[in-house]
Amino acid sequence: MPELPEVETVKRTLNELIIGKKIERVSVHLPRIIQRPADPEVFAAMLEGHTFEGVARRGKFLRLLLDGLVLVSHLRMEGRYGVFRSDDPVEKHTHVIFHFTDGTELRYKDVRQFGTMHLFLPGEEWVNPPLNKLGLEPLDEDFTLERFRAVLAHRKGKIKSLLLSQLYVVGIGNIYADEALFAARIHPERTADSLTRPEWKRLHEAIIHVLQEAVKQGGSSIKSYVNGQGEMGMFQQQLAAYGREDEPCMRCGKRIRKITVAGRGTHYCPNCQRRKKRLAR
DNA sequence: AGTCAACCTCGGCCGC
DNA sequence: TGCGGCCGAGGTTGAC
Repeated sequence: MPELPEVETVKRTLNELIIGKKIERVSVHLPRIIQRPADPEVFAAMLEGHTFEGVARRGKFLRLLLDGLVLVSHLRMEGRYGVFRSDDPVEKHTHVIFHFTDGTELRYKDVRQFGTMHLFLPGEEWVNPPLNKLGLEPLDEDFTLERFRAVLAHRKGKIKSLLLSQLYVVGIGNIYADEALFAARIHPERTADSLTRPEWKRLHEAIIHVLQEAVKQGGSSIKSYVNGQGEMGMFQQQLAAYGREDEPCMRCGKRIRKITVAGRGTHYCPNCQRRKKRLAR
């Protein structure tokens, strides 16, 4: 589910909701979610008595900052956080609950059980999985065209696959990969090493623009995305390619096609995003 | 280095 | 109309 804009939205919302809250107890109902430390009971015990001081983001990962601890959390497809009163009924698929001393609690819910949590001492998180091999942050100042080209331009893989990998640029998932490639008018199966300089420039600009706009709208809600306060993002109304199979291209009117690339549903306009440059004649 | 299955559950859709 | 079954879903990892 969540890509960079959705995680950024969750980050901002949680920052409003949990700063200053002190953990009295943690209950883990699905041990699989807890990846580090190995024992979920140790995880719970370590967090007891600690206070949330902020929420940050690296790619699609949340970094929940506490006094003396960092909780790295990935929502994968359908993970969600919400703050509730402790007497609110617990919704199905709630796997981890952080009980606060003020009678409220932070709950992690995840229907598909794919999400993960890693607990670290501050600083440790950067030299260990899952944060130790991540690529450029596309909304940071240092995401320049030159750096973008430097990490990707020599690669032989399909551009869409490479955008989905978090090794080069982080935060782009299936929705925004399709949107950025559509905006840049690049076919998703083009190999990175075949892109021209103007195409790299268009793609670089498209990634930044698409992600920034989505952040402004609070993210997209294709299916189950809800931010920490239970609000739906609005960006899905502006998607130009993703989920628009058989609908007319907003640029040229031709039918948007859906194919499979890198094992993911991929939407593109066969007219605007050509596999090869049209031969001039 | 690149591709693909696997991890889960649920909702939508097809066919009877 | 109702129901069983199959397919696919926004991400990442580990195995070929």
